[in-house]
Amino acid sequence: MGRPKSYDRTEVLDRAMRLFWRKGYEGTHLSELVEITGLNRFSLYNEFGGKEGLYGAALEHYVSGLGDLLAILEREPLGLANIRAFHRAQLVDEFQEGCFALNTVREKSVVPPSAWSTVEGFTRGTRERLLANLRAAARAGELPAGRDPEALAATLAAFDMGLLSLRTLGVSPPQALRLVEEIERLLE
Amino acid sequence: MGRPKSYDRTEVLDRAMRLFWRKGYEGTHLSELVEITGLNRFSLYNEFGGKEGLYGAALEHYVSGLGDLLAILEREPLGLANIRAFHRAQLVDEFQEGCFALNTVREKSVVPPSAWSTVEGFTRGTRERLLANLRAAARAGELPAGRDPEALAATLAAFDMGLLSLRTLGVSPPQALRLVEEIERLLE
DNA sequence: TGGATTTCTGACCAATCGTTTTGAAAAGAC
DNA sequence: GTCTTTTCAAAACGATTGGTCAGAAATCCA
Repeated sequence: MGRPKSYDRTEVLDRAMRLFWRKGYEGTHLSELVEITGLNRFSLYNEFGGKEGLYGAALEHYVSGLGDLLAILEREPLGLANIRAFHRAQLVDEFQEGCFALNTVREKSVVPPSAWSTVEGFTRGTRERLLANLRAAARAGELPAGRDPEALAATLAAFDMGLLSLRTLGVSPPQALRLVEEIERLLE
Repeated sequence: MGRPKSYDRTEVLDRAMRLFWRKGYEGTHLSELVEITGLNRFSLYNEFGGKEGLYGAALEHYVSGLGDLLAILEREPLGLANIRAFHRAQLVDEFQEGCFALNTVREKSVVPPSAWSTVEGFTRGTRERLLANLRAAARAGELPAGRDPEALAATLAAFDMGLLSLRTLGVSPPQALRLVEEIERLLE
């Protein structure tokens, strides 16, 4: 009962996410959020609890939106093919301006603490999935002997993070693919 | 003639740099800069031309402070030893909170344009130095046949950028060293 | 149709933002 | 010592910040 909401929560989160993604927490002003989401200040507070709450919700929306990407690392059978597919799936235009979660790392000392733990969970989850695929690859003999899956998983994760930064610096998807092919030599 | 300045420009830049480094451009407020540098608002404007000017100057101060690091890549003879030493020199505590230039990349749309070109120059310079060492290594037969120095240089640069992000996420120097050893398998 | 309930609109809030100004303080020049 | 020049300290600037609130508008239920 009562007056119905005139907005779609997911749509609002999506627009807010894109703005935070591009301009960061401090760099995004409430007036811009009001403008781009079409949501009035009152409802914004009612629904999300202010700028901090909206940032946290937008970040979780971002991370959950990467579910399809992470799902690649859970395809059976686990192994190197998953990792290769995962890398290539990151080369889409969507990440032209970097990664929202990584940007949050940069703003660590400014961002609401809950957002920080969202990022930690996301990065840990990604690394663990990479690791699971590497271990499966090692068991299957896909991986050269003597490789340490833990170090390898962290190394790949570091490369992925750096590649996202390079995208912001103007590296195109085809160029990025060449780097991906290069890093995959570690798996041969 | 006139009243002498009661501050040291380099000292002021150093303190401002550390604050911008940690909190970003938008996240750092003028009142904090005044407090931490000890410089009054008037002199801050007189010397640097405001917040934007101070950010640009602090970033250039940062980059020039990395001169010793980049000099490693210019040691004769050029080759893989330089690259290995360069990677290890990055594992110091100084980069516990990431890299100021890299943070500027993540704040691209908010940061003053002049700062942006400083970052581009720095990253290009680093990549070119890596490339020069890789080419020398290839000529000297240090590098396995069939490797593309250009792609390899960019790949190493991506890894370096990612590793700096991981440091912010709590990866310690010894852990980082293991990743460095792993990435160096690309050079074998 | 007339409450009850909820959202929306738009004005308003104190606080803070980056910036500017003003007058006193500190040095060299004469 | 006085003039000139420059910096310093602090108050004040308008604009904007994130956040709030009272009243109008829109829906459901009776």
